[in-house]
Amino acid sequence: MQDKFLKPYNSQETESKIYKLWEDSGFFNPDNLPPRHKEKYSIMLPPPNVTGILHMGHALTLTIEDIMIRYQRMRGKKTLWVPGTDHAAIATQSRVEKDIKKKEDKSRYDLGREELLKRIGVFVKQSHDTIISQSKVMGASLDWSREAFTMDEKRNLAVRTVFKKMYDDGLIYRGFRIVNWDPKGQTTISDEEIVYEERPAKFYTFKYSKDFPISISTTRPETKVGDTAVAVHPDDTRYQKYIGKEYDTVFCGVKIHIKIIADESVDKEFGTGALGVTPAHSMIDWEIGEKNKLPVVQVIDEKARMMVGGENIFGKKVAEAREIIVEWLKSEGLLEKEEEIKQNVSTAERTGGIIEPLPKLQWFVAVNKSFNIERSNIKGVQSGQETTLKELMENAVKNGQINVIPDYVNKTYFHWIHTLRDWCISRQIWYGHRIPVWYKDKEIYCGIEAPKESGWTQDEDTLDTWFSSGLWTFSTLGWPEKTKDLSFYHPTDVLESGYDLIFFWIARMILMSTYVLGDIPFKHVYFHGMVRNPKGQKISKSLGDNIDPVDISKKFGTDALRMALVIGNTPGTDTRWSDDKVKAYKNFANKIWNITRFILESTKEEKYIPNFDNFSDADKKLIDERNNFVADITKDMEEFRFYMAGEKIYHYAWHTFADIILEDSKKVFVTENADETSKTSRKQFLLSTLRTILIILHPFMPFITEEIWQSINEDKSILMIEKWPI
RNA sequence: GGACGAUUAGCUCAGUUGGUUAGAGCAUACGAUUCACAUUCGUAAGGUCACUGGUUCGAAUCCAGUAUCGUCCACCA
Repeated sequence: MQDKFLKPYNSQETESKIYKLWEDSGFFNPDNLPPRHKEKYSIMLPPPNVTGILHMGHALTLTIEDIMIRYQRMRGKKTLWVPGTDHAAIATQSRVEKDIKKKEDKSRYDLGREELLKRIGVFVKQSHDTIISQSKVMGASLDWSREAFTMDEKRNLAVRTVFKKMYDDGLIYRGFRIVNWDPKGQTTISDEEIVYEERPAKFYTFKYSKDFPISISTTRPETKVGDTAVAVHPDDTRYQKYIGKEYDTVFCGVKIHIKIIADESVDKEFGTGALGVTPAHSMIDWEIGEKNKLPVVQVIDEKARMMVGGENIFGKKVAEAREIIVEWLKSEGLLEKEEEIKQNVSTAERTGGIIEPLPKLQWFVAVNKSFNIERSNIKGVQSGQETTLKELMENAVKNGQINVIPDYVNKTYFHWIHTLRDWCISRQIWYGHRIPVWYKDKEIYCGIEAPKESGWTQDEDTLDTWFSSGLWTFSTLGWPEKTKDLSFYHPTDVLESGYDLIFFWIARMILMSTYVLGDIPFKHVYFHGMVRNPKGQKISKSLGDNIDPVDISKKFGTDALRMALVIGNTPGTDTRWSDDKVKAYKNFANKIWNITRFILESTKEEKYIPNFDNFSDADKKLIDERNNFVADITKDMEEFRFYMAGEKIYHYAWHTFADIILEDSKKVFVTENADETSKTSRKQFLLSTLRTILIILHPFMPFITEEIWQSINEDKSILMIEKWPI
């Protein structure tokens, strides 16, 4: 027996050494696996944003996926797990901009496009390296030889190719429409990037002028200088006589022309039952305006300042203009009511800026537009059939081709698809994939490469970061090239992530894969719960309760950390972080260590005999129990119940094997009248059961199990690719 | 406003889809132990499975309703 077993298990000394052993073996790369690994099994790691360091959520993803991969590898699958990072356009750029603002008091416009991108490049490199080393600490058996980045050359080619294809199919269009404008980040954002904050607000009721017949209500009087209509419900008897009439009036010094229109969407009961329509600055008003062909008058600019009116309001920020206009309403005697209400304010997820809806010329993906799909493996959609992106997204899940765990989440998914609007994909930031469109006079050219002749200027905008993330399952495998990897490993087997990414990412991957390849991107979606702080709150930078997985690993060992993350974490349900839990699993690691020590001490010269069959009746019974136990664990693993398998292994190893069987063995070994046959039988049973425990525990606690395996086996076998029992 | 989820031991959570006496970890109490264990082992205490009704031979589990908490979506202007 080696001396190290005389001391408690030391994770720090072990882990980096073992990780190196695995890396050197080459078995992270499926190409190097022995011939018994035939059937493919693939997972694409959700690429972490290159905005900083990994947190517990990433640690959890790495753990669960590593468990899946290690299990399948031991079962004989040819396992591919691809790592990568996401350029996270807005998140990364705003992060770097903030740093520069703080340190040098300069804006991106002071630096210019080229210089800013250079600075971002440096930041991204650092962030990337940190992320990689953290992932290795977690024990992740990722194939580093296939690492990808959402903005490297291959992925950029994939992005341009898809853009062109969608453009040619008429699914990407450029349109003048109302968009979510973030005045702080100076860019548009998608509907999904909005977060709502509840704030108190005032709800004002007033008339535009003394001679105007109808009162209206709003929380934003400053936008009313851009009104072009008042809408009432067609059945509203109070206002029917005005429908169709037009009025010229002056509102706070600004001439406005108002048409009274009838629209079903107006709620008779709300406010005065009459709605001042501002097509340029409200999503709903824009839609009413489109239906009724109303003129669009923009009164607020990109910096959220007033762009009309006299000195009193011109150039003022919207909040200031609001107060000034309310004062004006009061002084004119036009204000009829002022109520305190709660309002949901839309803010930009990344910058916190208050969203200003603005009409702008932008690029969109049309989700409801029909096109002919060339080739389809999607159930319910035939090759050559006319379909829409929405239909593809719906069918892939509806017909069970993609299995969602937990299954109730697909209700949320369908609901989201149902309300989905065209996706605004152009961003006015500099870090990201440049839109592959060029302009020359009134001509437009969309291509994978720039046009050869001179005189063309490329579109200034970049793409929503999720456009490239949406291609992740196949862009990582080399698409648009027809690679062997692509045909062998796609569709992938599992997509595992937090449920917060369902719309941003999961849905977009389904959209892209079904559209581009006519195939699903993955067979199963596994949503883990979010890791929360001990009080059950979301862990956030603002609370300052970030926990670095690397610190925990140093203190308790990665194996303990992994167990603490997985056990008790059921799909879709959040879990609370607690150091006590990790401590308990650190003790468990030590227990496994001591079990080994005891067995080595009590078997001594007895060597493990692989196909030993001269077991005593008592041991035969224990073997039956053990086999049942392993079968049970295997079933749990197959059915994605890792949280349960982990706990059962813990329980079997500690409270059945150690507490009962090892205690009982002491009697067997000590009793003088016990015959040699039953002693040998018991020794062989202990040696083989230790091996079994190491194997099935390996996906969960890879380091300590491999370390022990290396110590008890004289052949140079590696536990990571050992055969799973059964 | 809509959808979804949760409610089980002091705390954090399981309960594999209807089947004996409802489980684990941590915490608690008592005892043992230097004989593998920077301890560990044993024993105990602790539950009206949110509430009300229903289906069933049988319900923590299925159905209907109520309450509380949480998440997501919509955004009433």
